[in-house]
Amino acid sequence: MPELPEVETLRRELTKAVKAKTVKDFWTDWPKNVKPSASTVKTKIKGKIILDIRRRAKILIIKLSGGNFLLIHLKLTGQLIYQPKKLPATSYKLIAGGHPQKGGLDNLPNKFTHYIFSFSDGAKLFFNDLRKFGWVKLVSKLQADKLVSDFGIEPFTRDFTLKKFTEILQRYPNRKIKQILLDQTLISGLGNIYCDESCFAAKILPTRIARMLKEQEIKRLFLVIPKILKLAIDKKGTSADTYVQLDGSQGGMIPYLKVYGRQKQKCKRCRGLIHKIKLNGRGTHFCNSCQH
DNA sequence: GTGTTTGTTATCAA
DNA sequence: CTTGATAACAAACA
Repeated sequence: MPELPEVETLRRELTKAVKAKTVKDFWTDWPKNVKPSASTVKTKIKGKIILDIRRRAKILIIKLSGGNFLLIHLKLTGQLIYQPKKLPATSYKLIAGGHPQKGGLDNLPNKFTHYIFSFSDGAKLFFNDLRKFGWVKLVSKLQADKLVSDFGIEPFTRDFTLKKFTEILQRYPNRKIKQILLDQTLISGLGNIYCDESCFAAKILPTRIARMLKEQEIKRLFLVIPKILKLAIDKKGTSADTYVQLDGSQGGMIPYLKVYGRQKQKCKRCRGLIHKIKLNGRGTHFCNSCQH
């Protein structure tokens, strides 16, 4: 699922692909998740130039000429796939049955394509979403600024300090550590994969209560979070589910995952067994031999 | 037909 | 105010 590294990978690729391009049109067959409305978005982004693309937490913020911002959230199963130039008309037939994981440029749009942005040079950006939880929003600068301030600390900014990280844990002393890491209003960008991976790297069980963590453990966790996210960005993200890069290819992070999706396998660090449990309704992976 | 998968928000309970 | 539990959203897969 798209978390910080996946969204950041897409942001970088998207910047290279569409910055300075002019939006020609917008299409959707799922207007429910387009705000304020599909027709408003269509009308208001036509002819606008992509000035910049930023990211806040797991949201892409596309700055358009004219002062508005286009926000995209991929939620669980969203894909953004970019097609540089026009293919023969026959390639645009709606093709049913293609598994979204297969991605690819040659069979788009497919049955999971719910939004298409087209550009004046003929390029297209496909937003596919198997579960249809993802959304598109057009907002003013004021609304975009509010969104930015509503989220917690970004792990790659100066704001992410050991002091602030410690304060967060102290503010919610009775929460399990994973629950704090997952809370986007406290720390932004971590989802299920990188929470579990961060806890493993810090040798801390995700079930630990925040107030019980020792100073050294908090520090280990603090240091390991940006490290893991950086590695995941270097590898262009984790394609565990439907996530693919902007060109439709898979991310390369899976071989570097230590616990996520490795239940019943041997721990890469201590040869213990990786367990999977439910924690606050989430699948949670850990090694109970070397995480404490 | 059932359980599983998960980001986010809403709602209700203690 | 904190926390936990549950549902909702939607759809595929085993």
